[in-house]
Amino acid sequence: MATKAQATRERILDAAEALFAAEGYAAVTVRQIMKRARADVALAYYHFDSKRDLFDAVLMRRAEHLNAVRLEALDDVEGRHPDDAPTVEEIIAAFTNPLLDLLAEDHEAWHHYMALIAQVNNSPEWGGELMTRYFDPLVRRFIEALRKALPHCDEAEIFWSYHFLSGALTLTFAETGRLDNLSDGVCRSSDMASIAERMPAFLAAGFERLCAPSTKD
Amino acid sequence: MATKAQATRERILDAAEALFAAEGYAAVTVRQIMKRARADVALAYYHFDSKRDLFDAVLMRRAEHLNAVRLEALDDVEGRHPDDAPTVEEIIAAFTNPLLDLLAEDHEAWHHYMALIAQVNNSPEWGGELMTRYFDPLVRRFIEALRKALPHCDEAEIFWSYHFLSGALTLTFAETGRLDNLSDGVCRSSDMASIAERMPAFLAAGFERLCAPSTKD
DNA sequence: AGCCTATTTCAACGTTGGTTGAAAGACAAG
DNA sequence: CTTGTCTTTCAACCAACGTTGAAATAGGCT
Repeated sequence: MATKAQATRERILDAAEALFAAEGYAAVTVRQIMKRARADVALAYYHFDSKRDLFDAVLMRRAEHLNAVRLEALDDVEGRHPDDAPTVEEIIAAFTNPLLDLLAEDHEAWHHYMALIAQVNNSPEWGGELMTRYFDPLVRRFIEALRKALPHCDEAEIFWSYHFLSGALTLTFAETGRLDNLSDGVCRSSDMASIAERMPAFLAAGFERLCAPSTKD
Repeated sequence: MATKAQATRERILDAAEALFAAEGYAAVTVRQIMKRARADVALAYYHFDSKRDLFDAVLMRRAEHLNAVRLEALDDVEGRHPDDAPTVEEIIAAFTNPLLDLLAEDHEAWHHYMALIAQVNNSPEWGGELMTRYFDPLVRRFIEALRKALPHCDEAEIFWSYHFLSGALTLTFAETGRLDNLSDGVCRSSDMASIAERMPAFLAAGFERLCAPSTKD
């Protein structure tokens, strides 16, 4: 019965996730985390080896699940196209929809997680290494699907396009409040339906223009 | 001749900018900054009132210049279209080209600055407030230009599209190394010519698709 | 020269950071 | 009940944090 201790472990992860997402790794104190988790400070070092390891565990926990559901969505959309390739927009939707579903199920948890991912992705210190470690296999699979949907496209165009996608996606799901301020309430960062309607279309148009330029056949 | 002290002040700002950009506000120590600036710790509190004020000064210093050159570029492109409106791609290029020019002039400085901006923009704690404080007037002007170029477009589509642009742009100029890792060297984050060729086109396509959907007139 | 202000140095303050060792409690197995 | 293992608490260490006051220096002005 590892249940009781397992629950503590999860409470620590939840608290750490929320605080890291809100203020960033360095700004958050182990003592803050354990206060929020309603547990003794030393327990952090019993369940995890260090603050840094706790951070990695927070990242890992949901990355596995997210990668799994995204992979499933991608397989799904490819399964629906046995002969031809799916459209770019369908592929991108297979990347974003699983996330939108998770946010609909448990907004609090996944919102914190995505806010954290946005900070990691945009950090020079961590962006290169951590994002690669946790998301590379799925992203490569995703890029391969895009390559099939855009057979005349250079490698470089796909990678650059994916990079633009990655920036747009991470900022959007971070829900920083910037959009809300800028639009004076016309748009709300937390409005997932608006994202679902717009983001895949916006990004697909970018891919298609970059990969079918007038200077190429 | 305030030159000598002014030079110290600038060295502090440079050091702070580089370190904040690399590791984030909270991870950086005033002592680290002053060591890099080759000055005594206490000088930080003579030239600035607190660590937080120093951070604000770092952000402010280049924001003013960047806003100025971007405004000039926007005026320029609008001046070249006395009757019709500029294209969306031209407007976006007026937003990105000044930055590319500054990076070409002094890559080190502006690279650090943009890496810092990327972190701020993606932080829930700061993203809403600080980005608004430093960049709102210009961004609103820029959005107004886009509105003219897309007269049939809803407000919401423009704000969402700008938000996607903002995410793509900040991640791209942050040069985190993610793209380099992912593409196995096919693309380099530091390749500004590649950005100039691709980013405005990619983003303009997104705006145009979102703002001219088949479901509207 | 001496004076005045702007700048820089030095040494320290109190607090809080991550982390740890040893002891206490919980609880199943024998 | 006793033993042993997993979990939790308690108290503390020491290094490093942001910040400050007072003393030293520098450099133009009279």
